[in-house]
Amino acid sequence: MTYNFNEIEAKWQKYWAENQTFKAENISDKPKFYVLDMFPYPSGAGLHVGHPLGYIASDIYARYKRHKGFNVLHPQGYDSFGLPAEQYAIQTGQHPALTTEENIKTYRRQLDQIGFSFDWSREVRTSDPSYYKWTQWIFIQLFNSWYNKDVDKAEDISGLIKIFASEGNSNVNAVCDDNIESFSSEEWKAFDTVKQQQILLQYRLTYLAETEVNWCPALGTVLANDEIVNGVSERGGHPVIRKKMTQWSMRISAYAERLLQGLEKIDWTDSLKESQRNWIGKSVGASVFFPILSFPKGEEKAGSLTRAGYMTGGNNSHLLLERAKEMRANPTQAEAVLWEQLRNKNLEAKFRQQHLIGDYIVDFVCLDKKLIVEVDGKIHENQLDEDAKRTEILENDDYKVIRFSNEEVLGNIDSVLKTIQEALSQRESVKDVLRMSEQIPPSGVRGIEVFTTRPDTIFGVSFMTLAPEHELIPQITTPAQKAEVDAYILATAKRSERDRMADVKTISGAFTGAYAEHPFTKQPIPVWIGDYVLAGYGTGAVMSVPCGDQRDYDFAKHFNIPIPNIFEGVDISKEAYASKDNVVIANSDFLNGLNYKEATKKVINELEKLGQGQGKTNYRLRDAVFSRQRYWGEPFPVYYVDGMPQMIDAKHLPIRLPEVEKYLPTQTGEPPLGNATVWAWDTNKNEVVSNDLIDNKTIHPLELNTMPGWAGSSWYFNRYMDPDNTEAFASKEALNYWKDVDLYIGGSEHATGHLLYSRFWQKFLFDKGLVPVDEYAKKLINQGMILGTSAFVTKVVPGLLKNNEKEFLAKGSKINPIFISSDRLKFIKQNENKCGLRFFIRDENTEDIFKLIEKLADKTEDFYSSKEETIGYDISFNLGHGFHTDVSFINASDELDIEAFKNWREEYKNAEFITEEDGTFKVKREVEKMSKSKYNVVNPDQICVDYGADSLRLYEMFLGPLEQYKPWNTAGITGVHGFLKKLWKLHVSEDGLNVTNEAPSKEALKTLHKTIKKVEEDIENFSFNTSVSTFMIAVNELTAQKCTSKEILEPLLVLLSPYAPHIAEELWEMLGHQTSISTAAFPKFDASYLVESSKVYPISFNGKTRFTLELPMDLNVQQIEKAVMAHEKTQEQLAGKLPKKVIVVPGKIVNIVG
RNA sequence: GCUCAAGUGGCGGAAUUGGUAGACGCGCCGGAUUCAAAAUCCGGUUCUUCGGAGUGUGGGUUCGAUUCCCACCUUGAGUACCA
Repeated sequence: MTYNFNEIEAKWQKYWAENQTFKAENISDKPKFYVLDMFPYPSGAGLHVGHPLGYIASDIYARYKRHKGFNVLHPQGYDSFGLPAEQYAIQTGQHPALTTEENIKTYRRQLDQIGFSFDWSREVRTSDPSYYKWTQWIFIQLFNSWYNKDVDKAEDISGLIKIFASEGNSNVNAVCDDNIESFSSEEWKAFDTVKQQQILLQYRLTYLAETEVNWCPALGTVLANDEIVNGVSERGGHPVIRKKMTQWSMRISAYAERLLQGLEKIDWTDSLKESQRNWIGKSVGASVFFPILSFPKGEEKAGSLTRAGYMTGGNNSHLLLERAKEMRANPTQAEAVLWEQLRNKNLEAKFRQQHLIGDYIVDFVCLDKKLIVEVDGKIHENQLDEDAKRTEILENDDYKVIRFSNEEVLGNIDSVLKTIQEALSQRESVKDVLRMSEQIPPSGVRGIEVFTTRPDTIFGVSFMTLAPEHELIPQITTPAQKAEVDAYILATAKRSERDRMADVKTISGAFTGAYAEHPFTKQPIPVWIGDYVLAGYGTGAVMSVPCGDQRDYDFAKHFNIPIPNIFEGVDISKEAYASKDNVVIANSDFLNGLNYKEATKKVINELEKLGQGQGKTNYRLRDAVFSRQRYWGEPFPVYYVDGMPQMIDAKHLPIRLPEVEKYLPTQTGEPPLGNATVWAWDTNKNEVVSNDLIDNKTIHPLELNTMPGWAGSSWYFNRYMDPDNTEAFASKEALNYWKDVDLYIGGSEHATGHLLYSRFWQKFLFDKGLVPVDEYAKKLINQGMILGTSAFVTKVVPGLLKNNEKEFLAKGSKINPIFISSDRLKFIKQNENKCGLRFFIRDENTEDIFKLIEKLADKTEDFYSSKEETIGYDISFNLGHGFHTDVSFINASDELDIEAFKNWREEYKNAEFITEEDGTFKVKREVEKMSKSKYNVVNPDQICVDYGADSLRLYEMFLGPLEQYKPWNTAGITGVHGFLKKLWKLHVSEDGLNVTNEAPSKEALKTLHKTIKKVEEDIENFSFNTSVSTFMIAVNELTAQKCTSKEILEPLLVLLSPYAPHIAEELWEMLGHQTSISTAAFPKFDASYLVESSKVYPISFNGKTRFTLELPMDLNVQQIEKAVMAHEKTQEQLAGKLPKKVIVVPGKIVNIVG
């Protein structure tokens, strides 16, 4: 009997499905354990070998916990609303529900073939109305809630309405919009309902507010960020502007502090927690107001308190940055090819890809040379005007823009690179890059508002610094200083934020001539402007304390501004003292002698008395926009009366996604749901009716936006506990039994998206008493990525080299492409550098290459022809750069299947190959992210056919630590596959089962218990790679021992079953069991089998081991020393010298110090 | 720039509290089997001038350092001057 893995695996997968082996019970005496994988989006491309990595790890853990006697919940489902399906629908007209269904089928088939122990009876899909009914329901709960800071939790809005009616809003301590007008109870009662609703929206946890969106006037539509490429619409290439639109937002900022604090009690990876902390961005300090002492003429124009427009720049670049990131992740083929060349600095210049310049994202840029390289796809032809304009704007700012078509890049990368090289060489190196985005900070009337984290150092303020963009500057600058200030502003405007940041050494600034008044000393403080202060952060102004902040210190030193020392016993002659520890405040009036904490408290107190400041905690976390102008998402349960949103009663949910003709925005610029003809709410019949019936009395229009991708995934972990419940999102019993996820495994890319929003929703649900815990995942592990091993072929680029002159005429496109085996390159001598490109000498190693070129060139009439004179040209070649080739053409020894490669692409049909002497063609290999554009994707389906799911599972784990990034190399799978065959042979011979009831040998017991101990420790520590090695060692040892004892082999199968469940089940059954191995008890470790009577001591001299010596374990230190010293090898090593010292650690080591 | 993580054979990696560095596997080399190949099995495989040297580099602590400390270099990820 041989190990027929395909048959075995199909058999057990069928068995598990039919017997519902992994169905979790909601009522059980066993302790519960909840293992969850991050929600997958079912993409059309299917799985590659990198995807199942985390699933295999979580599956091993889930199976292990079942062996350990737990009732394990290990569900799986689909985050099935999403952009790709909608994009596909727009292109093909196919309903996204259909394509999603198709994709899920593929996904499920691929998951099933790997043998996961998912409880599929609990599958959920976010796009299923029975699921999104509850997403809508939670949205309604958020709408009907406000955040009461007094009790620090969310409460029902009805309580707030009561307070308004009884005492107005002046005593309400809520998280709400800024600048809310205050009103009395009488005023509240007098407001009409629309006004009341407007006010309530300012308090609700989800609210409608004006937010900026991307508006495309030419298309008459709003575009999502991903529909905008380089500042113009993806389709048609029309300009896009920022426009304010009313959008749903989530008041996540209310939970900023609790989201921060909650991180303390969850066992998530440190890097992930750190990302979330940064994202929340808490800083504690005070806001302080410094009045301006003297305004120049025209002070009546002093700025207002409104914040109009200040988000413009920041928001825009923030959105563009997101877009740029996406574009980096998903390059076109041409972009990928070019980037491959540029990033390796083959041109000796640093390039950045998809980089933000002003309001544009450019494909590639060398900032130092201000050179932009654009690769144009088909879309370029439709937007020549826009691109020309864009180029003009960029070139006005001293950039040089060069463009290539996709065909040029893909067809002749060498000439493209050469052109870039030439352009680079013609450009001066610059440090300044134009800064084009404008950010106007808000500011106080007749004064400067600052936020500081060090209010205790307020007596150390010797100047103020404003960002050059600060709106107050034109108003306060004195005529004498105007020329200098204007010149400075102009100069800094030419530098990008990035450059300002990178170049921290250059100190620059200008004095405005104005003075502010110190709140306590009432002394005038000079107001400067400097580019080290950023307009986009805080108020765009700082109180500069040179003795306590290094940037302020450097600025003061540079401009000879006094640096008063307010720290006792601290030397500030060399640098600022920025630490908050060991601080004793001095020269600070009422703060003298206090430490940081005391002084901070006291000064805030005093500022409040003056009305010139208060304690303030700043968070970077902003409320999250919740509307999407999209079709394929959850519809809002919202209709509009007099422009005010109304919630549909929960008993009428779900509000189903309506059918539409087209998935595009409407001609009037409304979201796709604007195309729906049956999309109005009848408040009498309580159902969705035709738009024709809208009378705005009983029948009203429904919301046209849909919810974003993160809506459904923010609470799905609770739904798995009770997925079929129609009365609630999950029953109280189920929620109280399962409570939270014990182990959550997924990628780190969700650090600040899904993982922050879902914690927010869980805390909200907890406040409302709907879930029993306020953190839903106790432990979270990020699995690393599996990288691809790309294969490259090197091209020979023939051409003509002009005698005595540094000029090379590439002629590669004139003849068939020539490729050279990578090992040949070692023997090719490089010519002296003639013009920056590499050329090669004609010698015995290259003779055949030159001959080949000559042969091919002779057949081509125009190879030698040139507009210039041809006399004096010599045939030559240089080496092109590596081209990706599909990894499926490469064998384990890195040899290319030349025929397959030739048939791959039309242009390679007649390619020539310069091979090794033995006729093989070697490729160069390099580790990169697995991606289609790099032709290094490995599909698990074929692996399952060739080696089986058990081999795949073991190999994925064997590759290395779970959380690490590691390259995939299919060749290595033979190792684990061989192990499984060996395991099989241990149990089954050609004549059948050869397991006996023979009593096990001592060695066999030792092997088994050593394995039990190690495997158990490994699983608990998520060190799955080392377990696989341990299994191999165990099987190697038992094979050597010729072990056939059931007493050994049976427990071994249980140990192995989480990793390789199919083979374990099969052998388990062959051993005579009637039921699945999945709940067999995990073997118990017995240390007594491992007790040794002797130890092989390493005998080391000065720490270097020279030989080993076996000694009984029961010897004491003196006896060991005696035995070692008496040994002939010891005397040999010592060569007659007396040792200075002998270190004996019983059971470990002997070290002789000479 | 800052923050974090990681640097060990040809490759993936192991060494869990400082105690025999390179487990296990791939690849490679040699052998057996075979007409031959695949598959399988056996042996070898850090380098070496055969004295030794050796875990990115240079220091330090220690009887002893891949492991602890300091400085630096490289790579990867995140972040964008957070006052």
